[in-house]
Amino acid sequence: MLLAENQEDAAQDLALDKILRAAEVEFAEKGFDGAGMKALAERAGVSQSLLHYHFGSKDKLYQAVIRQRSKLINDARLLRLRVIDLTEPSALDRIIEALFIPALGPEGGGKAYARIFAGLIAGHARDQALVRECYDPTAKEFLDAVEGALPGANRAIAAQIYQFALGVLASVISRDGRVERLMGNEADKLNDDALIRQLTRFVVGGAKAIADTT
Amino acid sequence: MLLAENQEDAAQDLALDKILRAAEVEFAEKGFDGAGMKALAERAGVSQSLLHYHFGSKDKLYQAVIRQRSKLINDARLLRLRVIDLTEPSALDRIIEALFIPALGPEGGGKAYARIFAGLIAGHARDQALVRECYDPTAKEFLDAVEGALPGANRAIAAQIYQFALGVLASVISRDGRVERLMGNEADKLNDDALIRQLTRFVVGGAKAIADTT
DNA sequence: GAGTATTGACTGATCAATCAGTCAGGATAT
DNA sequence: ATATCCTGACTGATTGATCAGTCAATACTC
Repeated sequence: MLLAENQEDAAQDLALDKILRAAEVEFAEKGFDGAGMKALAERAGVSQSLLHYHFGSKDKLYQAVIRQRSKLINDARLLRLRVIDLTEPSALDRIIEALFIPALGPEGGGKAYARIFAGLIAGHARDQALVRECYDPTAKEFLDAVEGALPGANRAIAAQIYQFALGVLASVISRDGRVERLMGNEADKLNDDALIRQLTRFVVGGAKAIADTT
Repeated sequence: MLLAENQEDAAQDLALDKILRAAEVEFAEKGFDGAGMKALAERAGVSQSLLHYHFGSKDKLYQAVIRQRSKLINDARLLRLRVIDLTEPSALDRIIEALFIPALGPEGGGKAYARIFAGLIAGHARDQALVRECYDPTAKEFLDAVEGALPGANRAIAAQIYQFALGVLASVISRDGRVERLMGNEADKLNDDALIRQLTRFVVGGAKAIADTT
């Protein structure tokens, strides 16, 4: 615990981490109810009992996955957010980027956690308290920033923009080729950077449209 | 089945409709895996066997719920979409309204189906084929409309806008007071009409921002 | 430093509960 | 009397969770 706290790449061979990694994938693919402790244990290469030994219950394991990942994402978000000069013209663009990039980058855990995140947006009753705990504090900082960077935005509008932005993010995260399918032949033209640029442009454009005419 | 096809308000006393209504609520609250056939039958006030008698399996029942509701929504959407004059300046606004209003109005089935819809956006493997069947044809008409109404939009951009719009819609649909919580004291100011207006303004603003600079 | 107690990590066997689904037969209307 | 609607009783499989107990390593005692 003293050194080597590199949680991501350097694969900790501790069983506890193997479980967390496997759980993230399993919950992402099947959802909370769809995921099975047996299948999860097999994926992690440990006995099913060990899951309960370390985490107590399925619920607690689920919460542990989300707490860990959301911390990584939020830290990266705040790191980007807090260096933004709110007076410069492109401040809003940088705020939105600070919201999106960590979720889509390596801190976001790739497709795996992305699915879970998209599920959280759907807002089932089970997740409500957890979302409140893990995401609300960071969200409030973003609201402050949006309020400061966007002329004509009060707290209510900032909150709306924030939620809209998360919805757009979720829609992108959980795409399984639907965009490409609907686009037809001109697919594959958007890599991750271009996608983030397009995402940001969309949200910023929408945000300004809301703030202008109210 | 011959007359009285008013599926919504005039409560059909047929068991089949009671099941469909109960299933919509149950699937919305618990998700597909979380919902149980026994609980579902109790909610509908019929025996569990009747579910299998009418629908064969849990999967088929789930599909029936989505097929019925998506048909209502899509019909209402196309009804609005097809009367839009794509040459008038506010065409894009009306297209987006045609996408949103049916999903949030009475045809949309209220909160119940809304949750299911938000879940579909999350895009789990199970739902992929069903989404393709129920929503893709209507989606393509919307893509055509967006492409026609928004100068500078090709098929790829139209598809992006469409998916972003669905994400924004999902984020609004499944909110359980999070916006109000983040807003602070100035809550309750947005009723449904105002929400739709804000939604539309946001998406149209974002769409134009994307189409402009590409 | 040999022997012993204690702890933490881990597993196999097993639990009651719940799951979706089946089936024979009752009810009812035509 | 035939077909449709509907139910209660039931089944095998799977669920999350519990428990007794193994094993290795550390700490403590004399």
